[in-house]
Amino acid sequence: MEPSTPPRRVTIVDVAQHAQVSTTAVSKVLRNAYGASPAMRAKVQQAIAELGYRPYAAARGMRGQTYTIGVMLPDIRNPFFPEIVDGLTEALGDTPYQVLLGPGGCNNEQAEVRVTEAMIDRGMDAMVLVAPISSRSRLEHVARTVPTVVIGRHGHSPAYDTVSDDDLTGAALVVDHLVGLGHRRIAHIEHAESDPARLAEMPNAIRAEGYKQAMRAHGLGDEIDIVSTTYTQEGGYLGARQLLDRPRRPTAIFAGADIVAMGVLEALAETDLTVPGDLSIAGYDNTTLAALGPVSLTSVDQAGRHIGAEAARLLLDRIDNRQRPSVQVKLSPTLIARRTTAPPPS
Amino acid sequence: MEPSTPPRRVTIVDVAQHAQVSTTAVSKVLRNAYGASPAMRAKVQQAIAELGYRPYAAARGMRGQTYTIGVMLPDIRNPFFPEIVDGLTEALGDTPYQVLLGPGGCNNEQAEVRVTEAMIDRGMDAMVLVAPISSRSRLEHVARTVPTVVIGRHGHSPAYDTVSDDDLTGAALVVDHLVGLGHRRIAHIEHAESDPARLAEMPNAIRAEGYKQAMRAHGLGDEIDIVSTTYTQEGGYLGARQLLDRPRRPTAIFAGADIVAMGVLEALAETDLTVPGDLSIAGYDNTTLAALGPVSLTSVDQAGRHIGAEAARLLLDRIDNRQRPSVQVKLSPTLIARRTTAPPPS
DNA sequence: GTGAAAGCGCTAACAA
DNA sequence: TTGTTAGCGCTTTCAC
Repeated sequence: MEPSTPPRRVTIVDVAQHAQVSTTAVSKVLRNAYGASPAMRAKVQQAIAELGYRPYAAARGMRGQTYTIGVMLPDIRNPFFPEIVDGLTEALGDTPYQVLLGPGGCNNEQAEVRVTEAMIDRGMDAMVLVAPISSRSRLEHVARTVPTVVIGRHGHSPAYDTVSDDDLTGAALVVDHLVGLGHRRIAHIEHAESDPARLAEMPNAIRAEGYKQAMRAHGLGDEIDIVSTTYTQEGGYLGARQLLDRPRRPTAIFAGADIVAMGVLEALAETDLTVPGDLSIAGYDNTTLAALGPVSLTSVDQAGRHIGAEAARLLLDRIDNRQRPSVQVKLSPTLIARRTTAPPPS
Repeated sequence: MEPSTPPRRVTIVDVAQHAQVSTTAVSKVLRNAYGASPAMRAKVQQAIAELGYRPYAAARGMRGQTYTIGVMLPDIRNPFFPEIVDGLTEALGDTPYQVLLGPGGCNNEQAEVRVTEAMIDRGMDAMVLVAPISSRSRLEHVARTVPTVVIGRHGHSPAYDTVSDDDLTGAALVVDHLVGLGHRRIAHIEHAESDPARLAEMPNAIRAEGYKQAMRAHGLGDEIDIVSTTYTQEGGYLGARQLLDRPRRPTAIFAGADIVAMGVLEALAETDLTVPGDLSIAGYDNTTLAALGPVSLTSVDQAGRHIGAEAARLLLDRIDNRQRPSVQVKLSPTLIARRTTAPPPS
């Protein structure tokens, strides 16, 4: 067939010739920059349209911007992330910026470094790091190189902006809900975090802390019961098995993430216990999983779209003003009660 | 803080000076190109390491390659896609190529064009289009510009390579399985496709065709019962409602995608019917959804990792040899039987 | 095997 | 307001 010669790309020079103006003029029109009369603009726009010209981002990147925003997703499988990406792309829809996603290996710090470096090498104008596990100094390194917004991680830095949900409140919402239903023996499955530096910043740790605080607030300090596994389906399964073996079984389990709740449900499917009759289950993130008919999991909604939109706003702002002080946006989660929570067995 | 001056990037000139060689030499080492002695290589490698040099992709792109592979995902929410991406990144792990994902709007042809154009503008060395809905001429346009592999779409073109599963066989696997269990009244929920050009190429259409062929092969041509909705949870819900209203209710439903099966299960949850006691359900794609404990859906596995790995192989090959004839890889799906299928009620 | 020099397509600094 | 010119960091001839 005809893949003979990939026809030479139309360049800014072609447009300039066609419109009988200088390349500078074309460049100015492209960037909506100062110094081009309406008449000139019109001429250039027309030439661009007629020739089907599209600026070559690599060349633009050599001098100015690439108009590309890099989003590092540590785990594309996490059903919470698409919401954030949607919010981002939607908010950037009217701008010339394009979002590209970098797949970081799941829970793999090495992979995270690889992807962020690769994105910096590719001249991203700004970066969004979604729930990164990298050390803070690593994040600051990225942020020093390119405007950066960190999503879903507590702990500030003057180097980057952050957008996160108030996980302390979110955990309290779950406990309040369960206590309101009459539960007292409410257990929690958390993601084990050994690194003390990370401990204070990762959402999982904050959720566990929120759970403890809320339990105490309800006078249930003695009932605090935490199992440490991981934020995976298997972690939920193993955690549930442990909890079910307790002499005094809990009447409700607050899983730190929806995917963990899935594992809990799986473990329960192997027993005679019913949900929510014998045991109430709540998750966190309100992922699409939770909304599935056969699952119908009570969960905490983080308003991912909103998070993404906020990140976009901060990004554009920071691109314009690299030196401004860093901003921390904290959003409020809401509880979505579904069919996995009910009053405890009497 | 110190975001005062993002320190100037180390360039190839710095490396050349440090190693006391020419920039050409450094470039050759970077690309493993011919014309650099082992001694020279060693010197340059050391300088690169000492200075922490990283090549700037935009600059490379101006003359040569950007070492970036663009993957267009029409719907990041589809839990089948991460498998493909994993297969791709894994297969490319030993190469200098980096995978970047472009989020195409769900089922939105306009968005698909936007993302692919954006990726071409950004100098991708090759593109992977996952289950694109764009017209064939559009795909060929992309492929003429940059080496392209199309995944999950039947129909060849000399312009691009394809990797897909044999959906005809996959559908037959489901029917065979259900017939083997004793079912005769097996219904199918398909994704409605109006565009006749697309009809022959989209997997959904092929699955429906495979269902029909398999039914006839079992002498069940008269039992063929297809409901046309969409490959969404809602589509499954509505499709199931229609099927449950039939005077002769089917004893099994073959949903064209896992997400459709979720909708079916949701519809059933509103009735007294049990799964699989009264009704067997099968999906397609063997997504993570299907494997979830509380779901445990019988499904067809497409070996996404394998698909991604094949795509990577074809891509690298095509980058080396732009003119070679196009290749079509077809993989065989397998059936994963779980707890939503059983013999029909007697 | 090695390096000098040209230039990829664009933007920024400057001059007109 | 407009155009001229000098690079950005790399790869690619093409001499040596």
